[in-house]
Amino acid sequence: MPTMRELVRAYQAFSAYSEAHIKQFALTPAQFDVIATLGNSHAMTMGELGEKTLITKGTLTGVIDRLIQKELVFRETPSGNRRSVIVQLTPQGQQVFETVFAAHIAHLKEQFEKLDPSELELLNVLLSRLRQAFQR
Amino acid sequence: MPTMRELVRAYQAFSAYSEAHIKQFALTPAQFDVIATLGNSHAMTMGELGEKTLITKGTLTGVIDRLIQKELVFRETPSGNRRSVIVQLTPQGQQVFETVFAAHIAHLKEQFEKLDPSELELLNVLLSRLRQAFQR
DNA sequence: TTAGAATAGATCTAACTAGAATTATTCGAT
DNA sequence: ATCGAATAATTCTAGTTAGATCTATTCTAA
Repeated sequence: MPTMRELVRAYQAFSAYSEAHIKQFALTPAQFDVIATLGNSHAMTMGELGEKTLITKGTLTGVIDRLIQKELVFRETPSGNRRSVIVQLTPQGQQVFETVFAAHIAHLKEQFEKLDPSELELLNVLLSRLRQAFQR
Repeated sequence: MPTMRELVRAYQAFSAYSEAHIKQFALTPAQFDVIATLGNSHAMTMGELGEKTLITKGTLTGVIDRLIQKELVFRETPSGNRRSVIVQLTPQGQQVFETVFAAHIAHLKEQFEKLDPSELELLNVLLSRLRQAFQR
């Protein structure tokens, strides 16, 4: 299965490249995901945030704890439902989002653009088909 | 970057599918990697095993510890060089390899074969090009 | 209206991860 | 021959991961 091997390698190369860049901003991939998700949409509950970032609830609690230590987000209990918790970016967190997010996308784009648009389009279609095969 | 998104999703779907299967044999992905590597080649040092499985030395020590608890591998200090450690499959480990490895490849192949050979070949080439972009 | 079910998050456990520091051994150059 | 560098593995630290269990709160049906 040479294609299987190549899928794994391509993903590993991509994520190594991505993580090395994120690390320069003193963020872990999980922490970056949270900042990017909150920055690109809005404050949300732990459950919502977990769904969007694919981080499970148990893990997310720890990730948020560490982001609070860094003063990039804060927790707030909504008055209507005391079970849930809203996570929000602090002004500092918002600023980190603005600095880091665009820079990171640009950094990734730089490499993707080494392939030409028709190749990327084709790759996109084939990957989507492969994903569908594995999602049943 | 829809292709980036699709790369991540395809890989996630693949590895979720793969991990669910491995788990049925009471092995973690890292443990399976070690068993598969030793079974497909030969007994080797921690360093060699780390290179082949892409598991860093520090992590590998713990993975091997747990495989020893399960009596699937054992450590041996070669007389020539007391710094290094040779890791080998036990007869039990060899048997697990023989049972699990072929079954797992077949399980993965089942899904890959939903795409036709020309698509897989094309996907292989495109992924390889993408990987090369990220490896510089 | 109140007991039990459902929900939301936190906590706990076992495992993996990278990377840095440490220990033991071997090699190499003087 | 020996001292310092290089090598091999382990240990340590901080973080992530999934999944199970626990706690608090809210909802719902009798």
